[in-house]
Amino acid sequence: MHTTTLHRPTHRETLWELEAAIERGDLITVFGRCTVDYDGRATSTLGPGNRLVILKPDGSTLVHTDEKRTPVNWQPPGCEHHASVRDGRLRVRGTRTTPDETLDIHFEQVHQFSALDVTGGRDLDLYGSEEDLREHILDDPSLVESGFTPLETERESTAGPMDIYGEDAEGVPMVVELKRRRVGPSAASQLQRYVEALHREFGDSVAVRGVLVAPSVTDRAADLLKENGLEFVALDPATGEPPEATEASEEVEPPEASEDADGDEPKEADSETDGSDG
Amino acid sequence: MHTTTLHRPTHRETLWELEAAIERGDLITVFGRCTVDYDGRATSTLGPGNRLVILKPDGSTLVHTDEKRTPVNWQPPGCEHHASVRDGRLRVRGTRTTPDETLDIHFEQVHQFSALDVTGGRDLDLYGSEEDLREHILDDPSLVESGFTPLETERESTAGPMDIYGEDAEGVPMVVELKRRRVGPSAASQLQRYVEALHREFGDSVAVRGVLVAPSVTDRAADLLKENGLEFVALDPATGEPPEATEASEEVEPPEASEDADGDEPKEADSETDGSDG
DNA sequence: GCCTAGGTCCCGTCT
DNA sequence: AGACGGGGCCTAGGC
Repeated sequence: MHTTTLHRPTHRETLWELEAAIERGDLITVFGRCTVDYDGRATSTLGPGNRLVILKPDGSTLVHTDEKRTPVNWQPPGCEHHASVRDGRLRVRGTRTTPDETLDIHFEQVHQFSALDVTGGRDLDLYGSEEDLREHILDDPSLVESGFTPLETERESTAGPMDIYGEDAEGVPMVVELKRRRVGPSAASQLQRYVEALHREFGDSVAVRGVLVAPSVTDRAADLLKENGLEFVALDPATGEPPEATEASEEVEPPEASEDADGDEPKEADSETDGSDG
Repeated sequence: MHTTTLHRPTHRETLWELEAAIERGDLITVFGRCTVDYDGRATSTLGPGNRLVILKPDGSTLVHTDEKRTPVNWQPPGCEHHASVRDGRLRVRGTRTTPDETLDIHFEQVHQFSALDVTGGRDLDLYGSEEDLREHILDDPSLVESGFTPLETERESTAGPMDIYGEDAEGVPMVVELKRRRVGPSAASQLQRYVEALHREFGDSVAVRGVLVAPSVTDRAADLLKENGLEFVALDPATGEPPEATEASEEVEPPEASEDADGDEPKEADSETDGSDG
């Protein structure tokens, strides 16, 4: 474990250690007064100020001010770092291709330079993702609806891959779109695209159900679902159960008919598509 | 301009300077061997390793490994930082509400601690955004189509605000959706939602046109546009002109009835600062 | 390489 | 506060 630190170094000193640290594969931090120029997918300039610059050995570059989680300027992994001294200023340049992008940081003064041997596990164990929600449902498909049978995940369609494809107790095809958090209009449209794709695939005479599974839904998204004859089931991604203390599940479709009231009532999945494609 | 730096400090020393730095409103960096536990919208754990931790005075918290632009763990602005020493480990905790979230960082050893007086401009001057594209079009509506008349931006509808609302040469209502980059299916759906909202507003007997303006469009999005009778116009957000060397504008709708008036466009833009050298 | 969609997305803006 | 959409989004997984 090594760390190299310079306090108020000259640009020449910084340049020397910078190149050595890049060579070693260290993570570098530079605290100093600088300006930043970016040119690529967009263009930006940032006036002088004291900022923390981070150069990672994978080419990532971050320029942080005293605010926000998001760096004020950056470069994603894969860029090449180059440093030089010109006109009395230290220039750190990060360039990459696809797309062509350049980030130039000009230091008027470096207050502190550090090279850090950042090592160890990078993969975190995360729980509560959409994938966890999917696994809950595949473990117990009745979470979506009694009689639901998943047939395929990531099933391809002309509109893209659908999260879960299956059929209900009557054998009607179902598309299930999963979201780990409260959903807005875009999720309703996404589900609608998949349903339309299946309609084109199977023909309009075949009924297709679309079900959005998420912890909750906004009013506008609920309206959108209703307009398109889509359904909603409230489930929490972490527990796989309905979220606590909300009647959100009633917003679009009261689920019930789970286990007690068997399924004698006809499920009438044919009341959809009231002219949305026209 | 002050910077406080400790090398291989004891946890007690770190704790002392940490609290002083938080009090001062400094940006703090801690490099050390740590584990990280997150609980909030999701849950995660990260095993031991040497990482760079950043605590910003606005409450932002970042845990960086040697890879990626995105921190492996984080807390957005607004969280409260608390440090303590327990069981021989330094614990830095960040908590926030709405939603309730906690990030715990346990340091087994701190290799370096720094408190930095990060100051100066935070607002960058950025060019090439969707807003710039909108201004290009409002300056010269014929960029969309000869005879196009913008009437309102951010016009409200039941589906949300549309980027530009206006009418064509024949007085037919038009919704224009702008994107600064190549668009996929979601942008086509978004435009479709706005068009449907206007159909509900005006009645189905009134024709409504939907136009997507972006530098380019994916095949699938182009299909979606076609299915829904929507149109596409290729424009670059930075220049306001059609992107170079593509016939993307033909992908969906060949722009008929507008080509006669554009013979005298000023071809500027030689002023690109090509600072690339060797 | 492009496309598609998820994300503890973050973030601004407006209701 | 919640909602909605933009972002130089980033990142992962297919093809």
